[in-house]
Amino acid sequence: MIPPLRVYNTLSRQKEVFEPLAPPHVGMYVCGPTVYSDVHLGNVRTFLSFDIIYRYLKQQGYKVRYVRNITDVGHLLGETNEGEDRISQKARLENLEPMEVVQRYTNGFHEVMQQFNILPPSIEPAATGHIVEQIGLTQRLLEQGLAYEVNGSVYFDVSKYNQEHNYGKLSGRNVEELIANTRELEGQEIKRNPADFALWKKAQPEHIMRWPSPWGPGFPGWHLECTVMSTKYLGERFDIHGGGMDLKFPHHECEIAQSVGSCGVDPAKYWVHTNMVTINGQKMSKSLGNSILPSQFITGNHPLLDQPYSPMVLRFFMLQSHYASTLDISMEALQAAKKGYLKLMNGMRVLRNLEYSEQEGIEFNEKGAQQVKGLCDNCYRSMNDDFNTAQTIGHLFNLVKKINALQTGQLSTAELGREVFDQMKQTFISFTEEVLGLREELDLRPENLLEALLEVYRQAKEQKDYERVDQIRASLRNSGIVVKDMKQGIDWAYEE
RNA sequence: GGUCUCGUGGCCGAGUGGCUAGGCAAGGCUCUGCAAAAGCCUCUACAGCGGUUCGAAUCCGCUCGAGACCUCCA
Repeated sequence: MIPPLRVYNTLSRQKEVFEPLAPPHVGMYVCGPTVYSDVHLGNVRTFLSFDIIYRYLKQQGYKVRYVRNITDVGHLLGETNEGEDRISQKARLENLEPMEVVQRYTNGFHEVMQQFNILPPSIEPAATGHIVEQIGLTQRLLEQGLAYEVNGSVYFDVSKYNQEHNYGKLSGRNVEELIANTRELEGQEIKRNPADFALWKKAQPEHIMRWPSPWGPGFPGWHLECTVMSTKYLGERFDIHGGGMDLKFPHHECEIAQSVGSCGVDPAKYWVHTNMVTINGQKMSKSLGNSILPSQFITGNHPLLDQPYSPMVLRFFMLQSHYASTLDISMEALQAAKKGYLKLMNGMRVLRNLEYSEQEGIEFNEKGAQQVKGLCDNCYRSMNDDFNTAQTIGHLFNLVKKINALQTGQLSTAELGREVFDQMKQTFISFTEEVLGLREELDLRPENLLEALLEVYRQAKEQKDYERVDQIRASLRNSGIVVKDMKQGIDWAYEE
């Protein structure tokens, strides 16, 4: 009835039926952030997209091991050989120990993930925790003759690799073209070929982050960590490897080359790439300086924002488009998303309180029941079609209409029948909360509610409605709160 | 310059060779002490030009436009 889950695989450039290598287990590796600065909304979208995949696979009964790394070394800045490591640079600029930089932004990243209700991965390994393995992999590639050492640095020999394998198959380019189109850059002479990439870099004397190695003190190249950590925790071959589109080349291409080169195995069966968040039609990126931070959305404190937007509104907003499409931010779209999100949450609240009941004179309506059942099935259908959250949300809204009609009595549960009613309730809640990860974020400050209640108390007192006064006191006492009715005014305190 | 993606109604955004996406906005109706909520209905589409087809927004070609990657970026 419902077609099987299909996933768009960048390798084949088409949707493929999802068949794990060793069901019910699924191994998924996602390239995490480089923790040298705050994550912006574009970063969040990627991790949100994989959060959805993770959640849906789990809902489908798979046992998922989800590995998402933290890049805390090796990510070079600039184009030249002498380019500085991002973490190092930040540490120097802020006068911090590199690991302080790493810790600060890792904490910040985790906080944002939590705000957006993005589940933590099963394993979150850091590059600096796997230096030994990275040196090991570099050695193996040297032994295979696929790498060469120059002056304390080790490079991957792309053209050598390409003699037997296909460097560029993921991102769809060929090595000759790559070489022909590479600009001449300062400091690249020591590489045999401009397309070669660093496995291990010699640390300059002033470089703070350094580890001993067979080639002298240095630090690992960026691409190495993902190969090492995915292999270590998921095996040489695993199911899904993901990341942002902008990592396709060179990062993921290099990963494939490292894996195939060292152990002869293509690391991932399915490559999944998420698209970019744009603002005014242009990619949001740290280097372009047009990024908006989650904290700025939440406070509304940014020149481009007209008002604050909460994490759940943003989560909903992002889920209203497909992960492989670019998503443009505009105030109109955000406001529409805000209302839509609230509509969905209202539906959820109504549904939670709905119970099935037979009613005199109301008959089962086969057609209506089938329609609701169809909407439920459609949720699975849409998610099975390459995790199409946008379409799923559309179906949920159709269900909201039914839910609201049930609440106002325009529709009766008896018309749906118990089976369909239960299915609707189960499906709606499961998809909204578990799969889409949307939750209410009602900010009912206890203080505000108490104030309102004490105001009623005040008025009751004035009107000498002592029955009501006692009632309010009693109900507050149930919550561990006593009313302090003093000459100076009315206040409350925790009951001691 | 090379490679690739995209161009859907007032806005956002799915989608498929023929069957209502959905949200927001606008208009109308029902319900309602008032108001709100809710339900129902309506409106404006598939960049342009050709081609394939019984039929294309969906496939192919060209044109125009936008973007991404090719160098760090999720």
